[in-house]
Formats: sequence, structure tokens, C-alpha cells
Amino acid sequence: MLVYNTLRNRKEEFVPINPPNVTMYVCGPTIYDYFHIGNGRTFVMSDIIRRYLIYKGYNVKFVMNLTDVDDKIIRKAVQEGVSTKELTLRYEKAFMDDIKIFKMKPADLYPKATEHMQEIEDLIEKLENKGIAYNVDGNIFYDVGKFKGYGKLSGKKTDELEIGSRVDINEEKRNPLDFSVWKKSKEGEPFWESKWGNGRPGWHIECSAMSMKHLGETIDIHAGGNDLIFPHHENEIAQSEAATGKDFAHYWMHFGFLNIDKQKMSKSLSNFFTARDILTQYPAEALRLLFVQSHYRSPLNFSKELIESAKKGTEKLNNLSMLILKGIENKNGNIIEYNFQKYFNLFSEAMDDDFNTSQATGVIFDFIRDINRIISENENINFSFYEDAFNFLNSTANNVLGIIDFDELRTVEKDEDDAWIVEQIEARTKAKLDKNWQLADEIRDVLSDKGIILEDSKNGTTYKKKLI
RNA sequence: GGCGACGUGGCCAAGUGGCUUAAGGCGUGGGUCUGCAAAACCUAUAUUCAUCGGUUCGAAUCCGAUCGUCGCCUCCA
Repeated sequence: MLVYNTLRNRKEEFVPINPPNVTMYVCGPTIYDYFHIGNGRTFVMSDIIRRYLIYKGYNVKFVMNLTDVDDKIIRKAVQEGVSTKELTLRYEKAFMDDIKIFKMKPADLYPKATEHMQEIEDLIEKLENKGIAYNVDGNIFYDVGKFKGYGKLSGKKTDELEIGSRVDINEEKRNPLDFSVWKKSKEGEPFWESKWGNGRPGWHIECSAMSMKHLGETIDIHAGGNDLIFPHHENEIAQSEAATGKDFAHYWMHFGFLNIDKQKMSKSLSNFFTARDILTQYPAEALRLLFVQSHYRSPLNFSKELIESAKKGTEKLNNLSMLILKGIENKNGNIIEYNFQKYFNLFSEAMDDDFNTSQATGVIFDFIRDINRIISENENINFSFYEDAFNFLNSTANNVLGIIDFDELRTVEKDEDDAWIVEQIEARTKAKLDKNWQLADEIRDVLSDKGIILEDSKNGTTYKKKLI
């Protein structure tokens, strides 16, 4: 299995430290607002990578942090006149709700900075003792010059950065590139007591401390959005590796941006859609399909047209899935020979190549066409064929990619199984026999208005529910 | 200024030296089925991969130049 490693800008064979265990850390959201679908792309794709590792038989420990101390949080809390605690709790809850409707598998752990003050303080102390961090009047800075590996992730050379071009130079720092690991608290800001006085941790230190605490000093995979490469991940490496003398993470994975009109979707440009907003208009499967149809490292330009076309694709997946669920009930019928294994192989082949979900999705759709053809060319097919088809789609499209939700389809089928609809269909069938087309169409329209779509076939009329 | 990514059909997108006479999704034209529709299937939709040169028996794929787009170097997924 190949994984693209930002550390060396190339695909590398994936070799976990302690197989079959895999440790994975993903930089999560700052919980001061609803997350947008650009953030959502990162979360969903890391969810899919995790699920594929599980599919491959790995035992994955997956940690995603929630940043709950930071300037933006403080600013917004002041604006709203609430405590930072109250604000972050609110958005933590919203985050949990949103990932649920996005159908992500919950992380094994969602550590928060405010709950790891001791670990953070210990780590800073370690850096200070080694002479890598220095104290200027209660502010602790990391001395970039003391870590010779600085820049190895982002490929930046410290003397080539345009220092001070976009941010004011802080006179307290020895080197303008040095960054805060501990910030002295200002008037009115939340603070934690420490041996250096009251203050709060810098942004990067929390991830170092929490990753090491929950997953170990060296982990397998550390992931996040493309914009975190520098300075966030670069600084995490600097802090962690200077403290331990060990590799911090073996594989660094980064996700491409979701753009709007070719521009990065971001809070500051206010060109974003929140995930919860989009997810009231489209099923999670449609958004997930949109994401997996392109490669996780490529930029993806979001538009109404794209999500609409993804929704159409989802309908195609669901139509066959419903047929399969019904077909499983047929205990008699003709046995069909079919090479399902071929598709499992093609799927793994695609995913093994740096999680090529785009190709893997192509495999799924090839499969769908094949199965649809077989179903339309054969009558009375035995349930074992449907069972095998279900197994393939369930373990790939459902369990790994999350673009089909069989559980939901099953409940939809059940919910709609009410007498009234059946009555209407029977009335329409009778009207059709009487060649009363007008009445038949009327009944169909009434049901359609209620979100029930009828489909006639040789074996009678079936119905399905419209997607949102 | 430095670093990095990218430019494939009407739209999205995989492929990165011969398996590809370029997957898959959406759209569009034609057909099968149907009272009509829907769904599904069949079929047609790029002699071509930004442009121009080069390497090679062979290039969308490698090299060079040019044009264009985006990102990072500030908080950011």
C-alpha cells in the first residue's frame, strides 16, 4: 500500500510501526463556529482513510483534537458576551451533531487543549530545559535556530522566507521565525496558572502534547489540511522532535482545499457554506460522493452543479441498492455465476495506491452497471447473487466510502410500507387495467407530491422515496 | 522574492512511458422496455491530454521553454 508523504513529497510504502496497530492523528477544528464543507472535506477524507485501513485489517487508533483555546475563540466570546467555555461547548456540540449527519465514524478520542494543560506545561518545560525555548517576561518562545530539521516538512528554508512581509515583527523574539509556545495572559483573557505565570498555550503545542500523550512519541500518520503544513505541522515537528529526539510522525498527509470560484473557501473570505447548511439540502452520501470522486490531494472547486450531479450519482447507487435489498428476500430462483472477487481486487488496487478514491469509485460504478445489466437480462434471480452483490457494496461503498447507507435504505423501505401507499398503487393498477390513464397519472402525481416515486416493471409497481 | 501544486471531452475527474484505439460520474442525441413516465440497459458523444520544441522504436505520461490558474510563506482544514 502506497501513501503520499508530504515529508518527502512522494508516495511511499506504508509500513506501520507496530502492525496490525496504526496510530493516526488528525488536526480537527477550532470550535468557535460551525465548520464549513471545506473543513468537512478534510474530516470526511480522513474518515475514509481510517475506514480503509480498518478494511485492510489494521487496528486503527484515531484521534482528532478540538482546539478550544485560541485568539478567535476569545474574540468571538467577547463579541457575544459569553465565556470562552460556554462558546466552545456550544460549538463542540454542534460539531458532534454535524459529523453525525455527515456519517463519519466518531474518533476514538477528541482531546481538547484545556484538558491537557499539565502535558503542555511539561512539554514546554522540557524544551526550556534543553535550551530550545526561552522566556521573555512570561512569554515562552521556541528558538527555531536550535532545531536543525526546521523546514523539512514544508521545504522552506529559514533564510528565504519573506519575514515580516505580512506580519509585524515581534521585537521580543530572537529570530522573527520563533513562535510562541506559551503566551502571557492579557487583561480579561482566560488563563491558566503555570510556573511562568498566568497564560495560555500557543497554537502548535497542544497537538504535540496531545498526540504524544494519546498515541505515543512517534505515530504512524499525522494529517490535516494543506494550509497546516506551514507553520502548524512544521512547528509541531520542531517542538516534538526537539523534546524527544525521535520522529514525531512517519507519514504526513495533507488534504487539498475546497474552493469556491477557484478561491480557497475560508471563514476570512466569507465565501463558505457550513456543512450543516449543505446537509439540510443534500444527503451526506451526495457530498461524500462529490469528495471521493476527486483525489484527496487535489483542489476541488465546489459548485451547485457539482453537488447536483453527485446527487444524481447517489440516486443511481440507491436504486440498485434497494433492488438488492429486495432481491435478498427471494429464496428461490436461478443461480447466477458471477466473479465478485474481481471487483474486490480492483477496489483494493485503486485504494492501495494512495487512496485513489476516484478510481475506486469508478470501480463501484462499473460494478453497478454490470449488476443492473444482469438483473435486467435475467428473471427470477436467486438471493445468493443479491447477497454477494450486497456484500461487495456493503464492504466498499457503504463501510469504506460511505456513499451508500444500507441501514438507512432498509428503514426507508420499512417506513414507507404503509397501507395507504399500497392502496394507492392498487387503485392505480386497476385504473391502468381499465385504461383510465388520466386517473392512473393523477394517482402517480399525488404520490409524487408526497415524495413517493413509482416505478412500473414487468413484476408490478414498486415505489421509492425521493432524496432531499 | 522563495517554496509547492496544477492545466485531460459540454461540466467534474482518473490515468503519469507500450495493458489506454484516454476509466468513471453528470449532461446531451439515438434506441430497447412502457399507455405515458420513471428506473435500468444498449449506443453515439476527446484521432486527443494548455502551447511550442526536445528525448525515445514508442509520450497525456520524461526534459526544456512559454502562457495560464491556484495555494503556502499571517489565523486557516
